[in-house]
Formats: sequence, structure tokens, C-alpha cells
Amino acid sequence: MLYICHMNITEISKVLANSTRVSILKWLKDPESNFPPHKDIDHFNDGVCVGYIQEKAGLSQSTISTYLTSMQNAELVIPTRHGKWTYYKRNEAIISAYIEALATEL
Amino acid sequence: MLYICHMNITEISKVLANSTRVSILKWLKDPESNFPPHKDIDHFNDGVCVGYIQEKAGLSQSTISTYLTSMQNAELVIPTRHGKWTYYKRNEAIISAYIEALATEL
DNA sequence: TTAACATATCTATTATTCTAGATATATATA
DNA sequence: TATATATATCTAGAATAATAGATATGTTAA
Repeated sequence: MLYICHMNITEISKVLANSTRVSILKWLKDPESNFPPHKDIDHFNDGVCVGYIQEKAGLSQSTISTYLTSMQNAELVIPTRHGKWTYYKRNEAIISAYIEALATEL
Repeated sequence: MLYICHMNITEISKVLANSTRVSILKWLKDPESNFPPHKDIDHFNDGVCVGYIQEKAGLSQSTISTYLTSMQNAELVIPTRHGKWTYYKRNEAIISAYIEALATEL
């Protein structure tokens, strides 16, 4: 299968060069078992709110927000606003395209 | 296929977070078309000598040597000494294991 | 419309990476 | 054995990343 996606190997590798950011991506693979249920909505369709990710990672709010922004810039995650919360979910297309690119180019 | 290899996702990602190091790995995939023939030996069985890699990358000798050491620490390349030259070749097992690990864990 | 809350951005400090020049080490050769 | 060559390591300055506190922004609720 061919993924026609713009994505930058170096930029994505920089994201993956930090173990907290790798953990976040892994946690988002299965929100149900890694996070408590959201109070305002009864699903994880759009991912997980920043506060839960921050609590689980054990780093400051600003650090996690910065991490998520860098992951969003690399298009590894997609943010969705619901009321006062921002939910982040994985961008599976880019993640697959990155792995595919490594497998063929690297 | 299962690769039972010790390798560190974060450490390898740090290597891949630099475009010169990614280029070196790619060049080493096909030494014949990326480098001139060696003068002392008539093959690339053990990879390419540091000097050729340095010349192609256009960075200083110490920088390239440092890069190659970090790549060796991450087990992405394997050094072989022949006389006064050190040849570096790709460690295909670790590279495959890394991509496999991303595909399953990430 | 004010207060509370969730998240993003700004500012600053510390840690790490990048990079090259200088020096050291190992090998080969005169 | 002295010298040249290839590579590795040491040292240091500049650039970037990590991290948190303070502040700003946007949203909800009283």
C-alpha cells in the first residue's frame, strides 16, 4: 500500500527522540485503558484532553502543551476543540506513512 | 517475521533526528553508486571508509567521526578495521528491528 | 459580566546537541 | 625508528531542546 503523505522524516524523528512524546503516542493508541473517562463526553473519538495527558506524564502543563504542539506541527496528532477542552488523537495516516517511508527509503 | 534484537527506540530516533546521519545510512545502502572505489580493497563488503563519508557529507572529520560513533552506539552501523582505515556498514538487523518495533509498538 | 477553568504562549534557566579545531592513537611505510 | 596517514577523542563555543512559572486567550457557568 502506498501512502501519499507529506511528512518530514527528520522532524518526526525529533518528536520520537523524546520518551515522553513516544509514550503519549502509545497511550493515545488505547485511550480507554490508559485514561479515565471524560466527564463531558462519553467517548474518545477525538482523543484525550490535555489535562489527562499531563497528569499521566507527570510534567508541567506548559511542557505537555509544548510537546503536543510540536507533535501537531509534525502532523502526528490532530487536535479537536470541544468547549474548553482540546482533545488530541493520533494521525494514523502520517504515522503509517512515516513507518512506510523508513521501510522503503532508510 | 520477528526480530529479537535489543534496541532503543529513543536512541535510534535521536540518530535519525539529524538529516546528515539519515543521509549516511541511505548512502551506505548502495556504496557502489554513492562512493568512489576504495584504493586498498576492491569491494564494499565491510562498508565505506570514514574519509569518503566525510567528503560526501561536507562536514569536518571530527563531526563525522562523532556521528559514526553515535550511530555505532545505537548499533545502526558496524565498524571494521582494515589497516589504517575503518569501514562502516549498515546493521540491517537493527534497522529492520527498529522499523518493526515502530510498526508494532508505536 | 464576572469568575473559574482548560489550554496556549511567553520568558527564562538548565541541559543537550552541533560543530570544528586541536590533540591523541593506531597503522603503515620510508 | 621517524614520518605520514586515517580515525578517534578532547575541548570549547554556538545553537537547540527541555522544562517550568507566569501570563494570555478562549470557553463555560454563576
